[in-house]
Amino acid sequence: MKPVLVWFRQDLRLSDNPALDFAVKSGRPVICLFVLDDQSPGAWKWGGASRWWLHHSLAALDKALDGRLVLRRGDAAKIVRALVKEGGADTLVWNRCYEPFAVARDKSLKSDLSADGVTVQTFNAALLHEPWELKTGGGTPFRVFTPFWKAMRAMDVAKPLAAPRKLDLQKAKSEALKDWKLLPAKPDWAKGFDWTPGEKAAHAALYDFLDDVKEYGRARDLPDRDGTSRLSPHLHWGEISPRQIWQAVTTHGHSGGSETFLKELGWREFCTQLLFHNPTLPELPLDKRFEKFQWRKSAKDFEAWTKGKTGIPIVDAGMRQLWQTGWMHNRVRMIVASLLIKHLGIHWREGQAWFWDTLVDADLANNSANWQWVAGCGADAAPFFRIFNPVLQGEKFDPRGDYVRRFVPELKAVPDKFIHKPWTAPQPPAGYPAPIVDLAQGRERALAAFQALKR
DNA sequence: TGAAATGTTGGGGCG
DNA sequence: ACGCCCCAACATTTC
Repeated sequence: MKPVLVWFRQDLRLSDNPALDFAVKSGRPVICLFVLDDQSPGAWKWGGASRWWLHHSLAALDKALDGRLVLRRGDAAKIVRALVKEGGADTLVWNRCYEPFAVARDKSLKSDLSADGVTVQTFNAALLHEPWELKTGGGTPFRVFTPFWKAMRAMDVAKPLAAPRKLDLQKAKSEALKDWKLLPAKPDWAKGFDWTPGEKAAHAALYDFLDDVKEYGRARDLPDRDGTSRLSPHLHWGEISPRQIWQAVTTHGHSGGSETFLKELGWREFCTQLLFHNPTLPELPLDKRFEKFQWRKSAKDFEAWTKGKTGIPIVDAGMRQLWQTGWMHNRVRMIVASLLIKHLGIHWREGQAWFWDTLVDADLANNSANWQWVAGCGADAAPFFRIFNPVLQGEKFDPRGDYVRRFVPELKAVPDKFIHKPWTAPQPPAGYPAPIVDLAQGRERALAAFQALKR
């Protein structure tokens, strides 16, 4: 019996995995493959934090597959074709990716292999609805979230598939995961990461979150609280599917919190379809006027931002949380992004690149769509003049300064009253920098630059 | 999923 | 009792 080759990509799970399910139900032996591809043209090479996650997630998947996951490195299309031959497979299946370079790669691989007489089948494992499914009345893709969400909310969501009960796995030569050197060595900047990658941990995170989902509407905005789901990296690597999350949340009982959370899954789908329909989203502003925007170049300011040494407490806390844990609370992501783009006038792509490298949940669609959203040049974006004041944001969402003190120990002794603006304290804390930008001046400079653009 | 500037209103202190 | 001013509190406009 000829085996079926399952090419794993961003679907590192056994349950609700339609490609794997199809292969198993064929009743034939299955070869499971993952390819580390750092060379396909146009591909965004995984960042450091993503690699850390990928290492552990592959280890978990391999364990679930009784150590029979086949690992190969190189040009993905070439390797897949080679393994089809080598394993004697006449059928190849995978779950679809939606990044433009992946779509192009997969499309040509499918047509090549089909021409060779190999059956190729692809499935949807990553989304509630395909990016081409939801259209406006005019038949075009949505560019505004609210009507998109209304249309999406009205759709039925498919029920998730169970994990295969029995796997008949065929072996093939595999590289050793440790040889891929996906983990940082010296220095080991990931030692503070508090994450457990893998399918099991993803479901544990979901069930933890279900206890709190009622409070999500309020709690998700408070960075010191554990009010968010923390599912994003699991979702990115497909250790859990949005269908599974959707079903769990909708059957868990209705509340305002669950509706707000489902809407976040909606934003994820919105971003994915934006990138799918706008392949240049990671590089070019959707709003063409911004192509002429005069961005400031300042390696010094950018470095202060990345290191969490801007002298603005909520920003520094966020940037240090990112560096230490590979993740940043979403409210704080908006604040740090706003400071970089607006007050410092630095190009959103620089911030995007930093997030791409340091976030464990780095996702091309979400990352680029949301940076453009903050910059005001994206689809349905925040207007450029909507500028966050990090002092007010801090006072509003971290009123006691607990979040700030957790990540910026220099500020431990600063009284609550000054915790978000220590430069105004009678005794400014030693060892903590003065703000690298005057917030009022930064705001004015940003507004002036925006005015110049409109002219 | 803003913030600041500007405008309006109404209660209270006070001559 | 009345007008005047001050200034919160809230609303609206502007960036």
